[in-house]
Amino acid sequence: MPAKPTLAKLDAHLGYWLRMASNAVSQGFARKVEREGVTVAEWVLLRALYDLEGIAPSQLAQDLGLTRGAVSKLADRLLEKSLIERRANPDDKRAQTLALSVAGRRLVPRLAALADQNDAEFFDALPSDQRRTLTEILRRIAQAHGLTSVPID
Amino acid sequence: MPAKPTLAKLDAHLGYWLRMASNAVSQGFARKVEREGVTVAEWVLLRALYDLEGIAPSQLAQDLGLTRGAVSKLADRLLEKSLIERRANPDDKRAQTLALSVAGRRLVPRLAALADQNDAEFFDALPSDQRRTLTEILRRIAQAHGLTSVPID
DNA sequence: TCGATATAGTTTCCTAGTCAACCATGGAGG
DNA sequence: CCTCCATGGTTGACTAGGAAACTATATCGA
Repeated sequence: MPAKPTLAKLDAHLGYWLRMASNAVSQGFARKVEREGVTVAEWVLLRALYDLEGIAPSQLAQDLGLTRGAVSKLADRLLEKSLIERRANPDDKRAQTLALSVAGRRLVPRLAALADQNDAEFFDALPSDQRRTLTEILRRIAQAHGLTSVPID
Repeated sequence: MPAKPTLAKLDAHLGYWLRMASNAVSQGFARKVEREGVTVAEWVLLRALYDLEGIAPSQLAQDLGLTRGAVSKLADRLLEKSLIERRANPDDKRAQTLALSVAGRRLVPRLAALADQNDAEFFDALPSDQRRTLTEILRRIAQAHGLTSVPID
């Protein structure tokens, strides 16, 4: 039997728990929004577009901390579902601009309600000061890691 | 122009920030461990096996909050890399048991060091009381959401 | 004993996301 | 002009994971 040094426990790593918790919350939300025929990632994009009328995909990627590739594929699917529109830019033939369709605009508030509900389920048990601390910490981490401009503020 | 009710801001949702932060941390860690030829998911499984000598995949799935399918695929890849071994159970021909290979056992401590380092990079800036709060909150969320037995404790 | 059911793992199909290669098109400088 | 490079978007290959169908083995009840 080879030597077996004792290591810092896996669950001592915050990153580990962050991953766990995030998965759990996202999954809970996923189950809720799927009733509206939409995924979590799609919701995030739709929600951003709700406030940012006619934004460029690359800008959206930057704001949401995704790659352009990810946004491109996501947009494809939302287009398929007729929830957004893709418009050409006459000044620059490379560029586009994304915007909600009428159906998309109608859907977002319903999804927002589900988001509220999900947040409540997971976090309402926490004392409000802990909740504030959590928000603060997560924001700082995200911000520190290149999420330059916060999407909606 | 259709009506446009004002919604709770997207970044008001804790789940949103949780997702962001988790992605950022995992990604940072991913870059580190890839130098050792391993992914984050693989690390998690290896680390669990380090303490749980010869465990069944389904048990592992339960402990880590994954599906059996996920573990199955992960195990395939780790087997390919000769970091774990799959042993048959003589009493029950359906069952198996997973364990680290010698190489795997040698690798884990190096990965653990990287995990420590990554955690430090992301969380050392926080005051220690906030760090404790964060841990506590995340654990509670994970626990509340079906992660029955904590893997290593 | 035999059929029904439960359990362990695997496989397939889907979303999600990265990275890197690959078009286009746009804008310089020569 | 034309070339060279930068920029916007897309695509393909890959990891990651869930859900559900499937296979093989176990076990239980009549």
